[in-house]
Amino acid sequence: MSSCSHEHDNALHGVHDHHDIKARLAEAEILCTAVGARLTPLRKEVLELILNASAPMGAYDLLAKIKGQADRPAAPPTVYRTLDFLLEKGLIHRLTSINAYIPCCHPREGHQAAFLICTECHSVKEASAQGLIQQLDQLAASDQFSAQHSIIEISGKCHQCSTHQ
Amino acid sequence: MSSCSHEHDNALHGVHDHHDIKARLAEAEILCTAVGARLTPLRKEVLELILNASAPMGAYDLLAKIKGQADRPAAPPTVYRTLDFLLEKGLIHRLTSINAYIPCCHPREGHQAAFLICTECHSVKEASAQGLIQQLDQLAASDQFSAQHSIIEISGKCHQCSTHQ
DNA sequence: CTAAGCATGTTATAATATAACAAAAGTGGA
DNA sequence: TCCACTTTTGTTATATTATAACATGCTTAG
Repeated sequence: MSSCSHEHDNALHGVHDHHDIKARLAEAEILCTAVGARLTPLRKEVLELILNASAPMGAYDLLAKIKGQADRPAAPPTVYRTLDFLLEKGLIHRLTSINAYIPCCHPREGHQAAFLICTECHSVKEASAQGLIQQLDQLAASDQFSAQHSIIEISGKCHQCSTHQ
Repeated sequence: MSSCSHEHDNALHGVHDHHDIKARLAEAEILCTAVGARLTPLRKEVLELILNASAPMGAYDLLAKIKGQADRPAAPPTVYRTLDFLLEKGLIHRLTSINAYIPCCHPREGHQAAFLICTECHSVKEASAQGLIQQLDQLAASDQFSAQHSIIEISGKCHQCSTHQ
């Protein structure tokens, strides 16, 4: 069901590979059905916008797109509620450091990942980062802290942007 | 100069230990002088508010306090500029996930850390987390990514709050 | 003393997010 | 089918977080 089949502990994935968006949408449908959730037209539309983007999208970017393309009324709550749903189902991630949203490379509920965010070209790579998650768990455990959600975001310049000056 | 002297790779520190705030302020003075920066009355006042707090403070919390206690005019830029200064000098940290600010346990420019944030009592612990930082560097390096700033924040329940239900 | 740079004051507004309630659409049982 | 119930979406208003732009005042080196 995953959009790639090779080994990928700590493997990095560009989140905006556009090679098979239909498949990713179909995958989302199946995942929703499996957990008894409804991927309504609105939700699908927003997910599609996020998948088709080439950079993280802000809530108000999405709002503008929805208003522009659909004959649907839309206000901030429209977007935020939909994002909440997609986040909850693990279909997208929120980049806290830039208040923006990206597709998840390996959708499943509760999935956590680390992100490399290029401040220049705004490309984002997602790392499963098992080792990191493990260290985090260990850190939390050392304080008997019961972790609910972790954020790992690295900002900097991607290879392209740092070499092409 | 540090507020504690023992070994602490990965050691956890409650960021709001109030045991010696005067010393921490003095330390800040020295650090600023060392880098040719001025810890002006306003900056000192804000740092002191953050040190004296018992939980992360938002920009507007600080604004209210400043207005309430000082005979100083204050508007949002007053606070945000001051926070920028303190962040830059490594005297405080920003918790991106909750838009709030806490003192740094081991002030020095460029310092990065991981945080355990209790969603119940709002206590925060800071971990130097050398192992984590190393793994992050490694992750970035594996993609020839040139990292500038990293965020590691874990939300959950601290030991107290999870046992006292 | 004064020019330059740094720090702060001030007004306005941008950007992000949520509260609260109303309407409509889907769902399951009588 | 029809009704009660739940979920989803619409709508209006407002809260929260952050910055732009320019004016004024303070500090310090020469």
